[in-house]
Amino acid sequence: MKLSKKSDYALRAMIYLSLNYQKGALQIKEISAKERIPQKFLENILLTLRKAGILNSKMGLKGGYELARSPDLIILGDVIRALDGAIAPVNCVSQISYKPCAEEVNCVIRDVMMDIRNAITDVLDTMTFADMCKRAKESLEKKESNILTYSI
Amino acid sequence: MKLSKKSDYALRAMIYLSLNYQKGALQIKEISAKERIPQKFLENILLTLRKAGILNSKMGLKGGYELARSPDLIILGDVIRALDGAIAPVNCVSQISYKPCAEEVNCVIRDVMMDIRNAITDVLDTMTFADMCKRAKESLEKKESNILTYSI
DNA sequence: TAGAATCTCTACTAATTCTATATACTTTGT
DNA sequence: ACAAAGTATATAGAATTAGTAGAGATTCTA
Repeated sequence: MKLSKKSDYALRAMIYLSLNYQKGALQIKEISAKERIPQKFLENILLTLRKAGILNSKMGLKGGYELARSPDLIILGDVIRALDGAIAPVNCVSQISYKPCAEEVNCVIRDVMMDIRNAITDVLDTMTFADMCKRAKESLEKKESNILTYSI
Repeated sequence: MKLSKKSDYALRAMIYLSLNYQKGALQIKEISAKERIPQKFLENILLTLRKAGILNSKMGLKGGYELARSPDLIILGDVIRALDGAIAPVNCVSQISYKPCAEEVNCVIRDVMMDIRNAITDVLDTMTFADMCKRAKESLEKKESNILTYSI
């Protein structure tokens, strides 16, 4: 039930891009440095996100990546599906890579896995990157006020 | 976010053992044949479940495995944790294999992953094998009544 | 218009994890 | 005694994941 490194990096990069949405295209180099993601690996990840229609890119000098639409219109589920494929714990309950299971008709495990899939997508498909930005800023403020408190 | 084959087999074996709880110890051979699980693989799985205190075993001739306690006292989460370890999508939100993440203090991904972990464990840690048996029987009845309907 | 900076594409390698099997050992019933 | 069961550990093979390499295409700017 693990989140892949790829998706983890992708989420971080997406949050970074969302926080800087107004600044236009950012370069891979910058994102990779700030988020400490191996650059070559990140290149592949961002390319995948572009092909999925989540990012736009500009080639050449002064090129870079930016969100294809505003952060409140991109959900976490889109990103994870683009990179890792199905979110469902088993294919027999997957929307995007459905394959019937051996037991087919009366498989009780299927029911439970369906519940789990729905619980996960409830989170990932309602949470937008705008929400993530909001949380990030709140958490940063909280941190700063703590520092202030401690330094008194 | 995938359920491993190991856990899948384990759940099936556990359901089989739960459905036959009153019959005493069952042999690996029987479970493996009925659930179509490679026997040697199943041996390892059941051994792990025994070490986790979920199953009891009897060695020697007429030996076998049985539930260590009644099916309504065993939750799915126990079984999956015994075989696959942490259920959490990332270690920084795991109960059993917690490791702080790099970003530590204000990591927003952590919050989301915590939500997901909780959503998953809500399902896995409330569902018992008694529940699974009930569902299995219901689904079987439904199937039989369908067969009846179709044969009319 | 040359050239540097940037994204694109494909292939490849290395590391890890998952799935399954092998083999020798221990215990128990008859 | 011996056959039938579980125990224990190691290992092999396959699949997936993580990361790297390198040549190519595009664009800005001097």
